Amino acid sequence: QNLDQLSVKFVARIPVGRLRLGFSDKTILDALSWMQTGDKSLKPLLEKAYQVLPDVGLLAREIKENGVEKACQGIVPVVGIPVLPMLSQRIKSPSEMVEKMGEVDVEPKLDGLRILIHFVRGKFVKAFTRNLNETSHMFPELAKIDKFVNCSSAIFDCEAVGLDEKTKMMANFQTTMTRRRKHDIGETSKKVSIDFFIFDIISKDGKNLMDKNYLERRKVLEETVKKGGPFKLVFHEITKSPERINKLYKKRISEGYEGIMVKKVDSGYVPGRTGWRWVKMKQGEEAQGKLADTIDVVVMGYTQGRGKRASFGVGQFLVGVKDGDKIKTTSKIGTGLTDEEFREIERRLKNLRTKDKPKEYEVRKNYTPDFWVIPSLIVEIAADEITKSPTHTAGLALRFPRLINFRDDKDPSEATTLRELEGLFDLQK
DNA sequence: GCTGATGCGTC
DNA sequence: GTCGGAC
DNA sequence: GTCCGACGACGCATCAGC
Repeated sequence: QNLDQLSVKFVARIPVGRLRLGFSDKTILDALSWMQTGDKSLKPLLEKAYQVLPDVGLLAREIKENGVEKACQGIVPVVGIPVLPMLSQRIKSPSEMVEKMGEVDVEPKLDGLRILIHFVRGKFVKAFTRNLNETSHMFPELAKIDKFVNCSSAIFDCEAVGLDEKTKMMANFQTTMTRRRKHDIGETSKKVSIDFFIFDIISKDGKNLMDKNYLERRKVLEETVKKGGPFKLVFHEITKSPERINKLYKKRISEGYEGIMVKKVDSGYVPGRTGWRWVKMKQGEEAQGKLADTIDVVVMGYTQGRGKRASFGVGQFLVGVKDGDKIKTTSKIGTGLTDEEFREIERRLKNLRTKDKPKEYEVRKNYTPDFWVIPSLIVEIAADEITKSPTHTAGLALRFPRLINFRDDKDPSEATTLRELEGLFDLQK
């Protein structure tokens, strides 16, 4: 009752979990700099501290009390306290990579869980995800790390990937995810064991390695990790040739990897996503991804939209493939449209609305949209991969689906069929 | 004690 | 994870 | 170029309802 109108709006959003302020931690860092100097000049200093101590509340208090310089001085990674991971950006072509990064190291991109391992001999091993959540309980394998590393303490960066019991191959993402659990870890870890593919080291024996360049860190890694256990070094190749990068990319894709990671050789470990130090290549113009083709699907219904989508009247829409007389769901589409395209699709869909679910639709309950539409609009959809789906009635779903185009030239009888989708699924293996 | 719906966190 | 928009 | 918040599938955990 004591709050003004604007405050009421934001306070009410807190328990709902949709604060939607338009700024986040990074902007707070800007603000902390402004607070002291009236510009962004202290941002680099603040950012460096934040990467190792990613808590704007703690930082702000320190800064308010002691000023930026003093508060940020000497903040280095501490084993046991999670550090923000270094993330990758995206570049379309290998030639642009070399232009931006010079000499690079090329690694396969593994489809697993990003894990930072914090180890202190005789004391603890902990695992943190890229969002700084502790997930040590997921990995009983970590207990034996002391036998496989030459150090008294370290922070390793790696990708944790399951090993399929039957095929002895790297498990797909869905299978690896079965290890993300609290209960029955012992049982599950027998079925799906985990390998840790290490590609970086941030701290060793009390020494901060974040400012060392990538090749130096890689050298330390090679001296630190012993062969034979579940801890493996990701293989890599140094090059400055765009042709070589492209070749490696195609090779890794054909071997079943997600793509490649390309890393600037003379760069420190800089958490976050900026600066063109790490770049990923999943599927570009140069070569084909797992799902090379797009598919044409029938729009079956749509939802109202929240936040910035609320004014469009569409937030996401349900799409399906043809199976004989039936239309079965395979995905919801919520990205790939410009604001204008959202307005456009709303104009069209509202004319196709129907009160009841059309008879030919087979839709599981939890996919019921706010509004049903009669089968009429066809859209072209891209995705990274087709997965077996326990929830979509087509039995197959799209991983990272996005809209490519409206297909006004097509009508529902020309949509992709379930049979065709199953064909594409088989092609992936 | 079971089941479907919802929440949370990974990609 | 993907994507588009604001700056 | 960077930052932000719309939205995706899916596996496990938890909870409401029976």
